Amino acid sequence: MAGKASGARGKRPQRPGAPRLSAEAQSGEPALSLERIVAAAVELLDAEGVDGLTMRKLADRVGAGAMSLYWHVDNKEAVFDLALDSVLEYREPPQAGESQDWRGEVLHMLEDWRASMLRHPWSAALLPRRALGPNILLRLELLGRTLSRAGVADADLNVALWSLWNHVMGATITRASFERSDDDLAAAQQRLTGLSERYPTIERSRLLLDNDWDGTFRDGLDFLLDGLAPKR
Amino acid sequence: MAGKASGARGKRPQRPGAPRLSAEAQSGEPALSLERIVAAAVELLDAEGVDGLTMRKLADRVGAGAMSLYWHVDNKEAVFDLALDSVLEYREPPQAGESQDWRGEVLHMLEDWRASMLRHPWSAALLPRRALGPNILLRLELLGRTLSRAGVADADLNVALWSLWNHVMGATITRASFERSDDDLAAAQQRLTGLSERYPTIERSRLLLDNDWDGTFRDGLDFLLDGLAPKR
DNA sequence: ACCTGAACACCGTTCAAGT
DNA sequence: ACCTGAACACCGTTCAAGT
Repeated sequence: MAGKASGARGKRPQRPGAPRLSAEAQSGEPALSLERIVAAAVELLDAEGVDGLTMRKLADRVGAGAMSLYWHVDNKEAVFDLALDSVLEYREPPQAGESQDWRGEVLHMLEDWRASMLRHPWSAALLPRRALGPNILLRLELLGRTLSRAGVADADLNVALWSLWNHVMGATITRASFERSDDDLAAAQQRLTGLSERYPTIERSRLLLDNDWDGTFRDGLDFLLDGLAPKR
Repeated sequence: MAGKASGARGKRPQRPGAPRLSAEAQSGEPALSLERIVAAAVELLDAEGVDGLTMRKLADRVGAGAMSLYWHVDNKEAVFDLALDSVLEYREPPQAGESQDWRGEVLHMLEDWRASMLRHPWSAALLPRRALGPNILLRLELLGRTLSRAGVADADLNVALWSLWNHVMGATITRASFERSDDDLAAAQQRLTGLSERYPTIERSRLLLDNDWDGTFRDGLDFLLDGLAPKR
């Protein structure tokens, strides 16, 4: 029911000897391509959410016949995989790895990560169902390198990476689920407020009612980094 | 597209004056009820996963005509909400709140939480799309009380609760997505291993390859609690 | 090599109707 | 009050066929 890494270009065969003039070279319109499909899928997901992505609507948006997608893509699952990973692409800043402010670097990486996902709220809902794509793995790799340079022992790297990843995931998912629409947010707050007699501590903590998500995310991260920092 | 708190008993009207003999009182078979529907939904989700839950299959399993569910339940979203919250029920241990081992209490609560979700792997995939049900809120409330008794200031309670919640969510989701089936797990590990040249740090950390999920979860929690513990 | 429409086996949900 | 089947407007995907 899940798992395959790429899932893309299922039957894409080896290129022919000479790539001779394609439709793309003749008209301005680029031919149907995996890239265009993925880009359109992201647009569609941004506009209509996870349930709004339909193979037929996607084909429509890309100006192709309903079933043309299946030559480029195995199935709908693959579309989700590709859209998710494409949204998590990471461009490493040029001076990375040179400063000795490892904590600042980690903070930057994780905030960029979180921002990428919040820009596409459907990504949080999708992630738990999909495999780790190459862009996610790259982010983890770079994060691990920074921690390693900061002096985290190899034996602690697993826990460290995993805890930070969990923090980003959890924070993004929680926020995304409170942000689907203003109506929902208002309703949720209303609900939480109304429940104060039954949940006095939650009420007192103003859990999720203060809207300073960024601050809370960063504060939690600070706690984690305090614990993770190599003891000297 | 989401958000309503209960979503249940949409049109359940006020009870009639006298509950007179129902089918349930006459035969041994209990009549169709919200409870039976939710229980069957959990069974179905356990057996076939999120995509396996179909209103028709659910009705079948409960021995009812295909469309009878809609009298008890608003729609399929409500079924998901109810199934998710029912799986997260928490029975507080009797001596709770009396020991002064707050750290042990927090650990117990969070491990129980995580275990409940891992027992029903679909719950992790579902959670980011659903609202906070009463059982989740209760768990957060009890967690908050314990932290409060331990000396965490009200001003820090929000970050503390949220960070711990994020840790449980993230850890559960990551693990569930690696556990869907043994095939997938093997495939994922195969993939990670094969990628060692491109991701040397990940390889070195043996990220997600060591199968000591419980230990890693607990270690990460320890880091967090170290940071969260009231400074004295 | 690439794209297509018709067709199949499903969905969730509405509605008028039964008891 | 509670349950039902027929019907509607969709789905994802296969397949034989086009160029």
